[in-house]
Amino acid sequence: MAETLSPTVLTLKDIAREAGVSLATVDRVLHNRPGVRPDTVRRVKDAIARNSFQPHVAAAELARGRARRFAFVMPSGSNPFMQQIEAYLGEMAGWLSARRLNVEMIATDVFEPAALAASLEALSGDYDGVAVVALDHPSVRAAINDLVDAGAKVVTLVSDVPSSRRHHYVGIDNIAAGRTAGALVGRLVGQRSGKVAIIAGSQGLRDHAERIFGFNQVMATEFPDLSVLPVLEGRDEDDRSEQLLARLLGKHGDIVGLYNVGAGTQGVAKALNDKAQNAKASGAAGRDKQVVFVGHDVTALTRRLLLQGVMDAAISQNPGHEARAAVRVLLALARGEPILSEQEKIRIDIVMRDNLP
Amino acid sequence: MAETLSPTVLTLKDIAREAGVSLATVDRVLHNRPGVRPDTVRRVKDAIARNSFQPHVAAAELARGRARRFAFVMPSGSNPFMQQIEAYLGEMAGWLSARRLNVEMIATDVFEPAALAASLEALSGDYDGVAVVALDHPSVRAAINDLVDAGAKVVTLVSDVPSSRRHHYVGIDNIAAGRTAGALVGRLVGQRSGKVAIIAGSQGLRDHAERIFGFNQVMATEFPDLSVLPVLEGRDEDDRSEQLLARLLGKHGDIVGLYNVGAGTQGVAKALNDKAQNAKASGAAGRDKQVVFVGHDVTALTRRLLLQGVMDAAISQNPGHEARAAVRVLLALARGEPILSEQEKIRIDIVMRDNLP
DNA sequence: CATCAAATGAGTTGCGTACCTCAAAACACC
DNA sequence: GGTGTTTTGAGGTACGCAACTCATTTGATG
Repeated sequence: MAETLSPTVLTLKDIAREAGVSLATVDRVLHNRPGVRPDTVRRVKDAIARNSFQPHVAAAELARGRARRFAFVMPSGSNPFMQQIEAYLGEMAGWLSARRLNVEMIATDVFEPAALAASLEALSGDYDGVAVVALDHPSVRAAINDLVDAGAKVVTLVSDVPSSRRHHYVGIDNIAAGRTAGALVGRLVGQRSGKVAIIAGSQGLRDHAERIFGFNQVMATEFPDLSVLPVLEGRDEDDRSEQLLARLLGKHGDIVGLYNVGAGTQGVAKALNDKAQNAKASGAAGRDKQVVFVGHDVTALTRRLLLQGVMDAAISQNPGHEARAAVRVLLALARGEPILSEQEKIRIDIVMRDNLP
Repeated sequence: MAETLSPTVLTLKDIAREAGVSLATVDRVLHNRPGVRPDTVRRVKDAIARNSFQPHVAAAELARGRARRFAFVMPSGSNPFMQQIEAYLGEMAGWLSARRLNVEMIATDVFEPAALAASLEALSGDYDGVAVVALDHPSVRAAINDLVDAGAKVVTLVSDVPSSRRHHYVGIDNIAAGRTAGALVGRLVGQRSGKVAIIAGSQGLRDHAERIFGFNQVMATEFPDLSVLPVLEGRDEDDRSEQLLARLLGKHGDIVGLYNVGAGTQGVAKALNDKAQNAKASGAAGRDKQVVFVGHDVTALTRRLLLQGVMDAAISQNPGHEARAAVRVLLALARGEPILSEQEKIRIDIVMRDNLP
């Protein structure tokens, strides 16, 4: 009826006795320090495995003495998503200090490869771990690899650099996110046929490009009645996005769906609202006439738009989860603990009005 | 440019010096032990606050010596959702033992108030924390309160007993979950009008009742073209669910939506498939003729149904997250640490084919 | 002022590990 | 067998706190 999930754990001393060696030797094996004969190493490792020994996290942490330093390298500027990550890290202040973890935020222009690489290089040697919202560029890749070589644990956040030797990526699969957006637009449009617009920050950004790719994939294979218009590039700016979209809506009267890949949501919403006003003025109305609008991220603005019914769904990667996962992964890496991959995996959340967090 | 989120933290000794008292007195204040004048208490607390002192978790954990014991009281039987929770706890085994946490699973008939209450009473005094999938019943409530009085930290899991003095609830808002299901069915049905069926385990279960309530709320206010049929009670059994649903589908030819509130998914899917076969045989076909099917939880079965297109969306509460959150909350409560409420909040996930985890 | 209880100081021990030193032992090589 | 090198043992200290004991001081009360 009762089943225990955690076997009793021995201490270092017990292992030393088991293996017939001294504490010092076990310690050497445990930390891969030199000066132990291969044969002895095996004996010790056997004893460790046999007893499924695990160092007591608390004792280890206490014994090492010094605090750990982590750096979060994030975009400068007023990106609300990044601000949320910062805010959640702030909320963790107590948790962090109780574990003697120092987390520092470093703002830099992540869209400028040279600047980002320089920021990263400057960290070398001073930090136990670095989380970075990275641009995928050769010099950035090199900077990441240098950090790794210097002994730091490196985690990419939100946007990955798969070709680097970073230890972990904390973020979503953007192709799947785009597919999800596509499926939502397609299904919510229903039986209507017509055109679908896409507005992104820039197709040069890896995450945006991947989302568009996934979106088009689903559109092409599953919703043949919908035709996708060429992508508008709004540079994540409100004004520009509004103008581009307004013009497009004017040109094509039969737009039934809209996918906003990045930011600039304020402008997108404005253009959509203006169109709705015109439609109402000219007599057409009702749910059937509305444009299905799917975007990304839950912010104060998108929350309002969802509640008003202007926006139909937001694809979201929980920024709080990302912040905490990045810290936990860095900590686990630094401690040499395994990562709870299931826990640290970032999910693609579909947020509609009724499951707003 | 760089901003530190974690101020340097002092030790107990520093606080004692600051407050002009001895270590022993700080210790007394810190642990609410008697024998300190109110005035002195304030002086010490001021010093603690002034320096934002926090005991080093590792040191505290190490000093207390003994391991902590947690119990998970879960339904007996083969509920896949509960099995997943168990599996995720198993995955955490290393994490748990590195922290000297003992987690025991205790199976009991949670639908039998007396049995559940007895199981809970039996734990009194032996455990530092208890997580329980609870039935809301007076005797269960009393048992929970007794546990709390005995000094254990109690967390309700999945299903809450709000009237008890449990310390925390780890689970979703089931009314909001029902609303979300309603919005999905309504939106995915599109312009069609017709009837919507609901099949639940039992309306006596608190979570099921709440979901149905939320679902009907949305249906009534937002989708007047859809009429909701009386709730079928399938007792979460496959056969019974299939029979009930098959009969209903036969009786009403214009069913366009279906909400499965609990389990019994296998049977529900079978009944739906049979209907689809018949429809195809009689010439009608295409997406328009399909019944929109929304259910709960991502299991091996629902995953398959989503991929096949039989099921359109699953409302899910991440069982892995629930398991880990329950452990973390119990641990934080036992340590007297604050709970990261944002982290431990369970979200209502909408899972469709393209964002399957 | 004496008496007693309450408040406080001072100190000890132990938790399990990391990290260090120094000496002893084992081994390899000529 | 002697030399030099590698491997191992033994032991110590420190980490920051919990939990405890016992002596001492303070304050109130009669």
